[in-house]
Amino acid sequence: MPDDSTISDPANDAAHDPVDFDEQAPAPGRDPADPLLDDLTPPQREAAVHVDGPLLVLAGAGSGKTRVITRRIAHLVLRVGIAPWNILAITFTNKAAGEMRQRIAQLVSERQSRALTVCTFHSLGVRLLGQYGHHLGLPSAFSIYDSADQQRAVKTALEALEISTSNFPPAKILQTISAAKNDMVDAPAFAASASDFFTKTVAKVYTKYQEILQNNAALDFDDLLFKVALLFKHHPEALAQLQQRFQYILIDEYQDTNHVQFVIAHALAAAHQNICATGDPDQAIYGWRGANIRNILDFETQFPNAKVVRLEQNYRSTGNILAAADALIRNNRHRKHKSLWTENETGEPVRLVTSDDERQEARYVVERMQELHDKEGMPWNSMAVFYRINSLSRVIEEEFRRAVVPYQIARGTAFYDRKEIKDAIAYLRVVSNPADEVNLLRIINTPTRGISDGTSKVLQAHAVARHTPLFEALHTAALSTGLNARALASVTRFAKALDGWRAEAGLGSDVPGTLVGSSLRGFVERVLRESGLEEHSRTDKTDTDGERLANLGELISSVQQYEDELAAADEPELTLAAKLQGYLTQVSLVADVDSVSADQGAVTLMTLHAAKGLEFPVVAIIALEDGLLPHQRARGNEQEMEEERRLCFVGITRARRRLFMTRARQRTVFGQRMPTIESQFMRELPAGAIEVVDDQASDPWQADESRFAGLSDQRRQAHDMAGQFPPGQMVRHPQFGLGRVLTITTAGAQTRAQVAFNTSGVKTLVLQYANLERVSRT
DNA sequence: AGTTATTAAACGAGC
DNA sequence: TTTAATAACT
Repeated sequence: MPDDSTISDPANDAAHDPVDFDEQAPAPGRDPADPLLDDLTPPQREAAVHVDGPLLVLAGAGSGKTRVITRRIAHLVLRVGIAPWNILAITFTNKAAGEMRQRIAQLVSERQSRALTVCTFHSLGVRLLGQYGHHLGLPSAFSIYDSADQQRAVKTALEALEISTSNFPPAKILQTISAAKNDMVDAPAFAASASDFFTKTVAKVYTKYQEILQNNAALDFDDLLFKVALLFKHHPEALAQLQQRFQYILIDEYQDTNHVQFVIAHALAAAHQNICATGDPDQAIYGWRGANIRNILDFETQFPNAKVVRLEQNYRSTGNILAAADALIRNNRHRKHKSLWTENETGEPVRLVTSDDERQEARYVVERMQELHDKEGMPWNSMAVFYRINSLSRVIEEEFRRAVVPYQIARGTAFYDRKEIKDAIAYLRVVSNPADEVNLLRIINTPTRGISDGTSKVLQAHAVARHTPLFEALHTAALSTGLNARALASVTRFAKALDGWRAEAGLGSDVPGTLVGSSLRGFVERVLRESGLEEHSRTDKTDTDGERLANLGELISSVQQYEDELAAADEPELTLAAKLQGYLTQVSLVADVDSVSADQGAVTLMTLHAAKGLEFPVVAIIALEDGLLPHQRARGNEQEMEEERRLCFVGITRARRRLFMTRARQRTVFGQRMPTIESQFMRELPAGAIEVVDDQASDPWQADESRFAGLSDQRRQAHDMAGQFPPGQMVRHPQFGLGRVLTITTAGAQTRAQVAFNTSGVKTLVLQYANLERVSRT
C-alpha cells in the first residue's frame, strides 16, 4: 500500500497537511477561461463542475470519461477547495488507479494527488479491515487467499466432511459460495435458505470453509468486501468516521459493481450523498463475477435527485469502427437505446478476415501489424490483439516470436502462478502468518526434506488432538507417538528454520517486532536460500535452462521494486514485518492488466475482459467463431449471450483507427482439429463499414495433400486405427463394458475416440492404450 | 521417502 | 497442450 497514509480521523489529517488554497477560483465553474474546463464540451463540463449531490455519468465508449473524472477531481480540489484526503476514487484495477492518480497529479500538485485515496474496492477493503478489522474479531495480519488457496481450503473442507469431490467439484462449490458472499449471504443464512440437495451440501461446505479460513487467519477476495459491509452494518461509529473522511466518492466502471460493492458505496455516501458513478451499461462484462447491471440502471432510484449526464460523442474511433460497434450492440434487446456518434473521419473499413486455420490467422495478424509498423511507422505499442479465452494466445505468441516482433502478454498473475514462485510466496505467507495452514502444508515438504505425507498427516492429527494450530504442533512433535527419529529430526529442523525467519522479521515469540529499516529483499533472499528452494530450483532436472532460478531472481527484483516504491513514496520507516505484509498484499491484488506497460515498445496481447478501459490505434480481435465468441457456455442463455455481445462491443470500441476481426475455418481445440462456424457477431456488422477478406491458402488441395504426404508410419497407423472404429461402431472396453463410438479423431500418433458407454457415460479414450474391441451388431 | 511414468481430465472471463 | 492425481519403481 505505497500510495497513501492510513485512513484516520479527518481532524488529524487536517492538522498535518498545510496545502495552500490561496488560488481559489471565485465560484465553481463560472470562469469561462478556466484551463481546467475550457477544452471540455458542454456535457463534459457539466459533469466536471458538479460538486454536491449524486451524479451519474453515462459515458459511452471513448467519450472522454477519464478526462471528465480527472478534471472533476482537480476542480474539486483546486476550485472548490475540497481537501484531497476527503476524496475517494474507486477504480477497477490498481493500474487504473495509478494512472488516474498520475493524470490528476498533472493538474494539481504532486503532494495533493498523493493525499487522494485512489484504489480498487478490494484494496480499500484490505486497508479498512487492517484498521477496523478488530471490531469484527479479525486478526491484524491476515492472508489473502487466491483461487488456488481457496480450492485447497474447499478440498480440505470436503475431506473433513467426507464428501466426494467427484459429485461436488470444488470449482462449482466455490462459485456458489462466492455468489452468496457477493449477495451478502453468510453461511448460516445460506444454510437456512438451502432447499435442494446440492445447496444443502454447499451449505455444509460453506460453513466448514469459513471455519478453515478463520482458523488460518485468512480472507478470500469476496471476504475483503463482505467483511467491510458487515463492519458498516454492525459498527456505525466506524462508518460515521469514514463518512466524515470520504466526503466525495467517485466510482468508475460502475456497471461492473456487484451487490456488496453497492452496499459499501451506498453506506459511505449515505450521509452526504456526494457520490459520482461513471460507467456504461453497454460495457457490462462481469456478470459472471456477480456484477449487477441494475446498480447503474437503478442509480437514480437509489440516489434520488441524482443528476445524470450523458456523454455520447465519441472522440476515439473512426466512423467505420463506431458504426460497427453501434450496429452490433443494437442487437441486444435488453438495453436502453443510446446513440453514439462521432465527428471523426470515416477511416478504413473494418476488416473481417477468414483464414484456413489458427496458424494462418495468427500469421495474417502478425503480417498486417508488421506492415503497419514498417510502412506507416505505427509503433508496436500502438497495437493490440484481443481474444476471448487465454488459451488462444499461444498461437499468436508463437507467430510473433517467429517474426521477431516484440510483444507482451497481459497476464500479471501468470508469473505468480508458477510453481516455484507460489512456493516462495507460500514461505513468506507462513512467516507472516503461521496460522495459514493451507500454505504451511504446501511448503512442509517442498522442497523435500524428509517429511512424508504420512508424517504430515500424523502432525495434523496431533494438532487436532491437542487443539493447537499445526504450526504449534511442529514444535511439540516430540510428544506425539509414532514418529520415528528421522522424521522427527526433519520436523524439528523445519520448525527451527521457521522460527529463525520469524525472529528476523521481528515476529518471533520472544522479541517484539521493532526492527526498522532492514531490507526486505535481503530477508527474502535468506528465506529462499535457507528453505532450499533456491538450490532445488537450480538443480531441478525438469527445468528448461535455468528458468526456475531466473524466476526466483525476478521475484527478488519485484521485492526490491516494492521497497524502492515505498522509499519513493516517503513512507515512514516500516518494520520488516510490515513491509512483508504489505508486499504480500500487493502480490495478492495484482490484476492481469497490471503488467502491461505502454512504454514497452511491444504489441499487447490480452483477453477481451482485460481490454476494458484501454485503447489502441490498431486492434485485432481473433477467433470470432461460434463457441468462442460468443462462448459455448453462453449458448441458449439470452442474458449471457448479450454479455458476450457487449464483450465484443468493448473489444471493437478499444480501436482508434484500424480494426481487424478474424476467424479460422478450422481450429485445433483440445488437440483436435475441428471445423468452425462463423460467429453470429460477424454477421451483425453493417455492410457499409466493413471489408470482407478471404485469407485462403493459394491451393487448399495442395495443403491438404501435403498434410497426408508428411505422415510418418506411426501416424499412418493412427489413421488406420481410426478407420476401424467409425462413429456408430459398437465396442467393448475391459472396464467400461459395451458402448458406441461417437466421434473419432487422430492427432499426431494418437487416435482418440469418444465413446458413449451403456453404464459409465461418455468417455474419451486413446485407442492406442484403451484395448477397445469391436463388437458386431446383432 | 522420493522420484518417475502413466493416465485422466481440464479450459471462461479475474479482483 | 498442460496439469493433477495415481501407480510403479528405485
